[in-house]
Amino acid sequence: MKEDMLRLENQLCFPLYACAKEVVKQYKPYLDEIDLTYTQYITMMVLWDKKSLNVKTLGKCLYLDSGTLTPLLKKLEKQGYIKRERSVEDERNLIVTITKKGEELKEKASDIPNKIGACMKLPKEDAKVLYDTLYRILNQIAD
Amino acid sequence: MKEDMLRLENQLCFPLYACAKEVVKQYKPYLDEIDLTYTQYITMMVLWDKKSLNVKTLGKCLYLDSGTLTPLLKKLEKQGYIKRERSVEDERNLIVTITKKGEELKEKASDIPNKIGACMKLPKEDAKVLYDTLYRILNQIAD
DNA sequence: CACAATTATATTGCAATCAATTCATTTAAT
DNA sequence: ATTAAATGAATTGATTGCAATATAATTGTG
Repeated sequence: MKEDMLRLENQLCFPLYACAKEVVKQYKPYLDEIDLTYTQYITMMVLWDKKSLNVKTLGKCLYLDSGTLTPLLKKLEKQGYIKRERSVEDERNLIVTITKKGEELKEKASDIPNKIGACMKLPKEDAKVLYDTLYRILNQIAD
Repeated sequence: MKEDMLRLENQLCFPLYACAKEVVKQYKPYLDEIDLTYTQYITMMVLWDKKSLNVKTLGKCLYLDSGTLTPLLKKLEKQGYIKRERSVEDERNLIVTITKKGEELKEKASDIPNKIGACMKLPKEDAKVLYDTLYRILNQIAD
């Protein structure tokens, strides 16, 4: 019965792939209000927390590479939410730093997690199990 | 402590998003061998099962719309794995049908699920819980 | 010091994705 | 029967994402 393995319903990856897309899609109306895309939003989330870090480190946090981050960061810079400047100690490093305007954006975003939580309606227990399992897989794959 | 909600570590969506990407990435070397992308692969999976269906139905199976599917299906057609033809009864419907070559491709793909399973190393119990939770979320969101 | 290897970012090209719009066909309403 | 509404695909434009390559700066070795 090897054929059964190639049915969509028997894949673990597919619901993972589809669910991630659909959940990200739920953010859109809320993110539209503050003119951010999902990727820009999670980037800002790291910066609200860390204030300043280089592209390499940011990429590790977000599982994204410079090919994705470079244009995205340039856009955030143009919007005035971040500064991009080469490190003085090591000019290979580009340091990304949040601006005052970037900090202020956090206020406007503060309700988003609740709004998303409301539409996911997953019991706290189950959410925790899901969270742990996802990170377990993520760490296992770890490059 | 509303600020804590906006930390990456407190998000459920982020590990979902990152994990999906990383797992899909695991498929690449195997899919490269048969010259398919992940999206083309799951499309073929539906067709290996259903043989023939219209774009609308296919899109519902895969959580994808015609904007993504149209160019993808044209590529699969060019590769000779599928046929695309308008329905005679209702010409609005484009019927996608698997070809002999498409059926044969299944043989070459038959080992992929095992290979991915091997590198995910998730206990069967946990995999089932994850699977169920993801579909629960997916159905809840359901358009 | 010179040169090779490494590291960090940027660039390019291609596939995927979605939103919004357009186009053609079918169905429904009067 | 004509027109309006709906349905299904295709198209367009913007963003994301990755792989591969390029460029520049730094480090290590002799």
